[in-house]
Amino acid sequence: MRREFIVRPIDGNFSLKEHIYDVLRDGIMAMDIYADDARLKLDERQLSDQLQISRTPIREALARLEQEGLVRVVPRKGVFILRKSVDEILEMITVWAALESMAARLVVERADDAEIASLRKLLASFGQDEAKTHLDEYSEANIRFHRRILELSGCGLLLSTADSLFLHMRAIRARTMTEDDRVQRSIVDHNHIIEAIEARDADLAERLVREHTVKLHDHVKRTWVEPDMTETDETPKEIAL
Amino acid sequence: MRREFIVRPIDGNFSLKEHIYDVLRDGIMAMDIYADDARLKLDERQLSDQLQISRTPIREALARLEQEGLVRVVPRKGVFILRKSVDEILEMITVWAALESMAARLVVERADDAEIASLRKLLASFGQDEAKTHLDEYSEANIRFHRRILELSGCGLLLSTADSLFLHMRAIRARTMTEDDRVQRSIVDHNHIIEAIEARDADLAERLVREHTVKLHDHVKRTWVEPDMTETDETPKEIAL
DNA sequence: CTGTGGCGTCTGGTATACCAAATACCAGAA
DNA sequence: TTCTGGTATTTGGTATACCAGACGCCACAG
Repeated sequence: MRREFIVRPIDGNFSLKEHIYDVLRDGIMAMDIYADDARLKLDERQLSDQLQISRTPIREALARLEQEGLVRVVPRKGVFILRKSVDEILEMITVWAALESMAARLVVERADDAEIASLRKLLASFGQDEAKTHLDEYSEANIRFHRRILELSGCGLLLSTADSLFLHMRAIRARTMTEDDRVQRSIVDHNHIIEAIEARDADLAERLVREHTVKLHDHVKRTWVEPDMTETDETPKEIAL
Repeated sequence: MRREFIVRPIDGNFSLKEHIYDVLRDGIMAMDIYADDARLKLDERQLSDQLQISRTPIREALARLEQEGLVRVVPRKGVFILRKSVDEILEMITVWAALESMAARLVVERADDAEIASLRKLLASFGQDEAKTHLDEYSEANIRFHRRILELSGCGLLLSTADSLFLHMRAIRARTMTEDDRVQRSIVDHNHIIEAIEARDADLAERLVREHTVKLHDHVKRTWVEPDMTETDETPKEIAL
């Protein structure tokens, strides 16, 4: 037993606005905002009633969500959950491609062999057979793979910038048609990317990552279906809290 | 005279928080936050007195500034203007390189000849002779050139993401030693970039942009001088309002 | 001289009240 | 019925009051 009396400092960041922000963000991400009958309007007072706190921290959380592009607050109209247009999504993918291709280059330059090996292990954990059957699980593994590249780049800003994009990307999966062999081809791409990194070929790794993301870009562009806009925002489907 | 009575809709976005945000941001950007005697602490109540408005819109503006990384608000301590560390600046340059090199590629693919010509004109407006004498003016022209590439990419998100980086980049100029021939070499680089774009060589344009930005990265890394941290934040140098 | 504890003050966090614009609704006139 | 105008309601924006933690100061005990 140690002689000193040691306590770890408590986390003083338990502010309401922080908590509310998480709650609202998770709530928005959990609902299918592209569903035709989705309720896209939020109400500050209603939320303050449900959460039993005042409007102030809610407004701060909403302001933050607005800056991240998840909601739009219109004076004297209301707060609305934003649907991304195809064009916006395509732009996000473009920026993502820029970030991750640069990350791949940095990985080649800075990551050690053990880290690169971890990348391969991440991919190997999901074989081709399972991939076809569990699309959702593959999607998560897919994101983890790409995120890992950004992590290994050693550039935190590269990662955090991309993270703010990933936030918006999860919701689009339901809106893009799935093509039979896309998962297969995706896994092949990933293998090629790892091989280029293992070979320490920065130019090739960068190119492969970029081209891989461009494929997603074109795929979304090709198969995106616009949500039905006939219904507005008055249907009683609540955001899950 | 037209028969109808027509008025243009007034801009209803004149909210205080928006205005305060601009004021505070400009104020922060205008001061040399790396000066040894810079006052880095802000006070909500003091600001509300000076600006003759309540704390609420000020808090919203500060919250937004915090998310953009310009200030840090510490509960029960105060609001502090953030100094960027070298590492953070280097990461910003890295992300910038990623964004602009992708932009250069898109310019080659999507911009028409007239737009590319406008890019060259932008550069030509600043000859080499003047460049050496007016460093500040060149820096602005320099930023305009790079920003124009992002504009011509046609990807708004690429531009806006980079803009949030440029915000932080202006302040570092005073902290990096100037080297005699850096401006000269920079202009040469820019010429090469334009030539590659004019030749519609996407790979080359991307590489040149990236390498150009990497030069800045290395230059900052080499010549950055840490500010004197002996003084804290109690010296009476006010943020300009 | 030392350090301990009380206490006033400063500061951001939260709650609450009020405002003005947008909107919905309804009654009365044509 | 249809149009008009007033009015109640909704909603985000702003102002203000109060809270509790952090901090500095100082008297007082050891």
